[in-house]
Amino acid sequence: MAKTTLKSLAAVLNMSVSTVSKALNDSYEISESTKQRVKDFAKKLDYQPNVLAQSLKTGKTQTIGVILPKMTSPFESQILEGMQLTASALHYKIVIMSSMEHEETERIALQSMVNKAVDGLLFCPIHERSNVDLAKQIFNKTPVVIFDRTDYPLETHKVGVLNAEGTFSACKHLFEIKRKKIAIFCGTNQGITAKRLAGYRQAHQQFNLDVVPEYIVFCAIKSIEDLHLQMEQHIVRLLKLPNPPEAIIGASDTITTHLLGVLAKLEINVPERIAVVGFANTDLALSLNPSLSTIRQPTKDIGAIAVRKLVEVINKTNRSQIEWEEINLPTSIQLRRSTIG
Amino acid sequence: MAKTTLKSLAAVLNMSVSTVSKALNDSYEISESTKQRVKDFAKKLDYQPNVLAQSLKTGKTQTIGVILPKMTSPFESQILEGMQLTASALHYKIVIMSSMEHEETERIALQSMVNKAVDGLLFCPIHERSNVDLAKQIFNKTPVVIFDRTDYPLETHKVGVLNAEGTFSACKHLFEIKRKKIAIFCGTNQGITAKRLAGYRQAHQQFNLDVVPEYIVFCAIKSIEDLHLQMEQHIVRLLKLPNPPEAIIGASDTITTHLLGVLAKLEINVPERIAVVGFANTDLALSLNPSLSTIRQPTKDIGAIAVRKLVEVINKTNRSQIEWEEINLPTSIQLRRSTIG
DNA sequence: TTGTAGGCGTTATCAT
DNA sequence: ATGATAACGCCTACAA
Repeated sequence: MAKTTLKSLAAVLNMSVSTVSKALNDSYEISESTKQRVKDFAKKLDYQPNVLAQSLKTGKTQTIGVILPKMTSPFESQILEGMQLTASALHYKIVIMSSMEHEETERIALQSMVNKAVDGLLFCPIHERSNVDLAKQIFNKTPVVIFDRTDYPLETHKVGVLNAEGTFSACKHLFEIKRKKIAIFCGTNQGITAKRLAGYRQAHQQFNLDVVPEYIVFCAIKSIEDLHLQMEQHIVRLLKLPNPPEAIIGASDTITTHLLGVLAKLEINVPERIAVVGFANTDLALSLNPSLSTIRQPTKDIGAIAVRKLVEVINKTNRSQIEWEEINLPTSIQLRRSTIG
Repeated sequence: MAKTTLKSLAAVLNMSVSTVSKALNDSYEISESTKQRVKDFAKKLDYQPNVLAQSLKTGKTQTIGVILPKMTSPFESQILEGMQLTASALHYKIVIMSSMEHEETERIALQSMVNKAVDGLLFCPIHERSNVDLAKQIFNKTPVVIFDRTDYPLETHKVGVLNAEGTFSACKHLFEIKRKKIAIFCGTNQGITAKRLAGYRQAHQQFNLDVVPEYIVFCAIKSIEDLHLQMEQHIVRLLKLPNPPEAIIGASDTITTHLLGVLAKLEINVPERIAVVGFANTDLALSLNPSLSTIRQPTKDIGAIAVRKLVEVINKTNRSQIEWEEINLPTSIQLRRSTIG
């Protein structure tokens, strides 16, 4: 089953390679009759153009690469969905590589994206200092747009959300329902965490409330089991304080959703004893125990806008004087039983 | 910032292209000193081989393509993780394309995978008749392994799970805790659903219990909202039966997890009134309402084995006489409060 | 040890 | 309207 190429097609048809190529590409300089003949044969012999050769020649791959740290939560899946939808509308394909929160894996992924395998790159770095030099090198040759973790030292378009605003609204809501003592459970993702913490502080300031240092908790997410353990210990510790918190904000998707499991295990009533709200894009919020109040990120939009901005750059002939934008989309808050009983 | 190529490197170094190429590839026919000089310059000028050209020449891309219907649930993410881990151990990269449960998108994805853009393909079709002809064409030129939805008319390696066994154990467990009246909520994915239903029937037969036709429910999953609605109606209907069921088995991840939300909304006590168990690979089982008994699929293994079998085929020079295997891995059942109170 | 030349499968320019 | 030819960037016999 030798593969059909332009050459073999040309041989069978007794025509030159260039004629066949033009015919298949509907060139105006080819007669309808030959076009038809060529296309018929192409179909019959199952001709598939070799994209590698095509891209090598044209310098375009019509492919966008996506590198992101993980795709284990709905947050990432939803972003990817948004990207794919928009990309295919713009006639681009999407190829995805996960860095698995692992710097070396990320390096390999970035490497493989350079090399003109893609026309542009959508990149969510594992943290703000990972593979910066490599990213800059790539950026010299290939358009890059950073998404989600926008705290990354690369001067280009960035698409994320208003993180501080998210925690701010959560605090505001909790204050309004008379929960003034709010703990916050953070992951270690520095830039984003910092902003979400900032929103937490701002809210306290605005409502003239002191921030209790003990209420700010950091968890390293190595494994789910380990995370459960850490959170359990923190919760136990917090509840022993003279002034135990009446609410917990989860500063990341993973933390927020698993928080409920830990509280359930400790038999702590939510929201009676501890109200819970946090960043979470799961559509399982209704099935959770109890139904979970969430700060939602506009994931589809993040994906869509990231693609659009990237394609914009790809199509720009004069990349040198683009004004790089940082686009931060608003979050929304959905109240359910975990805060309002 | 003109890109460095072998040619430009050679020019700078006053050497021939082939010498530079060989030096960079550590050919034995090049002296250490020139190798060093070449590599130094390559690094200095930030030389990145053009993978397109490389692959075009060698016919190998060291890349495996993955096409799957969606990646919105942990089930898929976990499979992808398993694939990536194994692939990178075998020096392959993974590129992922989602068909989004959409036949046309799947076609495009398949098309783009043909064309020698990948050395092999891991394919989970959206259903058992989607793009079969195209898949066969591809299969003629590129190794393909089917995973998860193994009910697909392509003679090749297939990796999935023992679906019937999963529902069988679930029924058995429910029977043992004296829940003999079991409804089953199925998605529309035909092959897998059929097998899971078969397991349900087998269990009934083995325990000398009749299958009640009304207990077998099909839901089309168009959107989460719609699914909730459908399930709600079915549950209401079932509970009005003279012999209402005492348990529900969810025959797919989505159905199982969302089932809890619907039951919660209807204020039906789980497990007191209705016990729930079903296929689900979420690690949120503990945070659910109540904690969810699950039939777990060995997702990492599915991914790992699929990659291994595929690479096996890729490396086979004589593909014509491979004995195709269907590998079905056992599921495991994890009991939590949704069945045992 | 190094260089020359051909080709991978396309597309594009320029003749015919 | 069709064909010859070069080029994309790389690898690899084969020559020197």
